[in-house]
Amino acid sequence: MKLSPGAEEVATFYAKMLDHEYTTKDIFRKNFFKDWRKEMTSEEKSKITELKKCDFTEMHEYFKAQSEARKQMSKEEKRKTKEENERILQEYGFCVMDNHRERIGNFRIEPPGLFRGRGDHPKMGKLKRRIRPEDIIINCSKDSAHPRPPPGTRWKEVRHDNKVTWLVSWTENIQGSIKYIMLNPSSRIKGEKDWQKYETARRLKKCVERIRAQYREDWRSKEMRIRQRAVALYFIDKLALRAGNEKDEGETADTVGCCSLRVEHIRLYPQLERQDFVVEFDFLGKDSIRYYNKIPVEKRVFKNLQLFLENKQSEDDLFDRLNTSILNKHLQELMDGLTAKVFRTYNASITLQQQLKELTSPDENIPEKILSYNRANRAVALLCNHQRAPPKTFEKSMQNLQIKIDEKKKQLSAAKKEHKAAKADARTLRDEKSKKAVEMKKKAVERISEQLMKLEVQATDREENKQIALGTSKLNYLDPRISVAWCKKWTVSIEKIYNKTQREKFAWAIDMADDDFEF
DNA sequence: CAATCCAACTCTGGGGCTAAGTG
DNA sequence: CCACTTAGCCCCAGAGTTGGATT
Repeated sequence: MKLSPGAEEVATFYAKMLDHEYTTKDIFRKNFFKDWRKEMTSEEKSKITELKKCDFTEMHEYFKAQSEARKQMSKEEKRKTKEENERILQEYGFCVMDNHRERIGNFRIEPPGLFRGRGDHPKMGKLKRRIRPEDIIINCSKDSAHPRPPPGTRWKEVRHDNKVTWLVSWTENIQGSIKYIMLNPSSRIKGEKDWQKYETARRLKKCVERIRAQYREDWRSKEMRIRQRAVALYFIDKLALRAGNEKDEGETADTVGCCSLRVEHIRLYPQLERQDFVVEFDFLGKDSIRYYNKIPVEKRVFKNLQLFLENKQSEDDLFDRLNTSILNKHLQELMDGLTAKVFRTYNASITLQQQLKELTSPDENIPEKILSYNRANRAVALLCNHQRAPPKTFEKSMQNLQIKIDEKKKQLSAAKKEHKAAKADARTLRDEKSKKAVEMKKKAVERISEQLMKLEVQATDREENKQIALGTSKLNYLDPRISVAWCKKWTVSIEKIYNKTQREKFAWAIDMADDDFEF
């Protein structure tokens, strides 16, 4: 069926996703179909009444062929597109802020498509509208030459607000929230903010014992709200839970953080696996990532939790007298700038520092040192519950690595044999030439066993990383100065720990930290 | 025959993207 | 409501590998 341009475009959004699990979900299909119909002409509307009768495979094949063709481009064509992308980056990817040319983070407007909410999102599949010049607010200095709207159109507004950092904003149509174009993490303004964040966490380090003593005291308060606040803070501190703001029901996936935990998210075991007072957590957190943990707690915490649960239904709030703004107000009084998320930053960074101290040993070689670093990083990722879906190719790539290891082992034993033979030769011949041969063979054995060791370390690292994402903590929670200091202390080059982008983001820390930096 | 080169292929790290949090 | 940080997924450039040709 030949579609009108509007309806056709929306259909292609769906056709492109045919391989994706989304298109099997009822909500996704229902939302898509409803929004698709809005784009149809009245003839189309009367003809196309059921999604399950629509066959998108031809469109799907078309796009597959397109991407195949892109892959088959000649070297020359690839070079051309690369050059063109670079030109676009140079023209639109930078701005001048306070006389410095700075890289912009996301300088491309989000294209239209079908909304891909995470988890059980009630709005998945809805049409995400195309953004037009009339939707765009430009924010720049009064005297700056800002980009002009395309001919015949105008911006929604051009304003000059120097109290905010964004350059462009627009309102998206799914949640009605505002989207921004801001600077790259390597920019001065982001770097300073980042530095500040870690300095706040370091100030918490100085008073965290006092705060802990305080909330432990508050577990015995005669006021319910204070007990709830104290138990929640204990969880945030001990388990690095997120604050847990309220969310509008029905508009978003049902996920929770600490303050929004419900009765159904915890179970209490006076005894479990020979431990006393165990709390079992099972809930969906940010991005609908499951948090599952069983931890023994102090008796007082346990008794309090029993009290909070009294006479409640499973869908009732665990902390009914608490929310994030109450908690943060309290924290603000304990320390200037203290909020719930500072605990996550603090606990992540201090854990990295401790783990690095514990795991790094002077007699490790460089690959082993890096394994130790990654293990320290992993401890943090575990604490913060940074998970990932095991890569689709995980099993295969593990197998490949194992094959390499086996081959290397064979190579090694062959090399060892040759070395032995050469030594025997040298004993009988006793000439310079055979002595040299022994040296050569010895070198070969050493080289191969080092290669083997590297492969084995790599396999361990990869296996341990199967379901854990290190990137999030590395980028957002770990004071980079800890890593820089560690590199300097053990003469590991910084490139082994941070790639190019990360080095740009953490330039401030690389400049600043010496080998004796203490978080 | 070893060394070197190079094209073609494979695989993965990193960057882009944008949703979903916090305050 | 607004501005900002935090988050996982996806894709593909480019690094690494292979294998055959050439030196």
